[in-house]
Amino acid sequence: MDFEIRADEPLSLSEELDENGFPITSSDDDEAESTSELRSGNHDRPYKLSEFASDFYTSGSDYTSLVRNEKKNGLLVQKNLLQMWGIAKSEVAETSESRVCTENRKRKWRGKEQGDVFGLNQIKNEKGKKPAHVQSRSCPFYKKIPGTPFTVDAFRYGAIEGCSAYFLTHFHYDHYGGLTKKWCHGPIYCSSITARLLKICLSVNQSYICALEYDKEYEIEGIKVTLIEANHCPGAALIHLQLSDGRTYLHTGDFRASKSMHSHPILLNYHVNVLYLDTTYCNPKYRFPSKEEVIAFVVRTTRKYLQKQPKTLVVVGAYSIGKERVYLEISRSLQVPIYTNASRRRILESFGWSDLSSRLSNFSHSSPLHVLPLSCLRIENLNKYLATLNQRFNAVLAFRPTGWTFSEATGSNLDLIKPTSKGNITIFGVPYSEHSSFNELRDFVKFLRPDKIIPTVNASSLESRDKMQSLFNNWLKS
DNA sequence: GCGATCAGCT
DNA sequence: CACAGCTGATCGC
Repeated sequence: MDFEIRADEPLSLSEELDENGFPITSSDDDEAESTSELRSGNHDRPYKLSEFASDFYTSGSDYTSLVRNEKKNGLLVQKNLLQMWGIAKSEVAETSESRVCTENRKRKWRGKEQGDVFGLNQIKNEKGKKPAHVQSRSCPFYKKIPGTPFTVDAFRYGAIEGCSAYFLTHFHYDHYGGLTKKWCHGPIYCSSITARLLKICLSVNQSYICALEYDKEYEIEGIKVTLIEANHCPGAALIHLQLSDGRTYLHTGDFRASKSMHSHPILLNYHVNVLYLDTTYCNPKYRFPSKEEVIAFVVRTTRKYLQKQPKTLVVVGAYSIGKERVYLEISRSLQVPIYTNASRRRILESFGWSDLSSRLSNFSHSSPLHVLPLSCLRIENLNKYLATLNQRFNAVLAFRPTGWTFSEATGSNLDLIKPTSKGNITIFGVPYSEHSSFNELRDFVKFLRPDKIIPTVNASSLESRDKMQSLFNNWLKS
């Protein structure tokens, strides 16, 4: 594979930046448009069922999660969750719950058609126009690194002019979106965990994947590159770049700033000219506790419930990757294995963390600690789930860990959190965040003292950009 | 028929 | 709301 950049191609991707870190030549309108397009969500799926099935054969761990699909010549496909729990049959999911869900969807869809006979045509027309529109969709400026042939987390724009190295900060959908097994636009640089996930989950051609170790300096296209652990999800990295002309950039990807970063040799020893910053919670109202405090609360609460009701099933919700420490700490302190389905188990095992791997169990009845997709943590779902476990448990205690789960009222006193509960099902939303809180963000910026900051989140509206910029100016004033 | 992408939703 | 997706429908090959 030849990734050489042709000599006549421009090396610089972006225009010069103004004092606020925005390109001088791009008008706010244009930029807002392209950014809102980006954020309006065009999503691909991380897994394709048929692919999963074929992968599954080679992974060889849990065939009970596969089901024959007669419509596909008896090919094995991954069961859906209700099927896995034995609630739904393989052909048509006809439980009351699943029927209700499908019917709701159908009704909404029908409602649209009935309400507006021309609605469908309009949709079609819009869709018909879409290709041209889609083609015009271009990579937002903040994903391009000026003075380099690099882009960051920009895979949904096809080949990007002038880009000969595509960086991926971490394996979350909104960052790798657009990456498929057909990727052929250039080398992808990422951490080794992210690299493994690209291979096993997306079947990206290995010849395009370039794994980099943390804290090791590489020279890529004449630029010195170092990845730093981002304290986000497994494999997440900050990208530190030193151009040959002396300019230094730091792209945080998604990260949770911490005091320990303040003593990282690279962050300590280089002045950063431009900081591309994860500004997810860049608002003083976001003041959630540390991960450790939240984990302590989760463990404490689990102990309390188990004491009251020893046959309690503890459930932790999680997306594809992230939040591992929540269930890892429950597992450690209660001395119980972690059950999760084969798909997630394969992903968790790919991290190569022996402590986590050794705690994973493939038998749901043997462990009182289960990890389920966040979307499953609803009262009715958990009730049905409980019923599939044959009286092994008689209550469910579930945790949804997300940064959005916080309220001004509870503040830092986690014990004030009120769960939603019905019957023997209890669900706690806990403010376990893998993004920086407002204060952590402020402290990080005050420590780093960059010349310019480019927000990479909440940057689509002029108001929020202005708001953030004035915060930055304040932080850097003294 | 299949994978990629879309709108709508949480 | 956003997070980081999930689902069914539709499009392109």
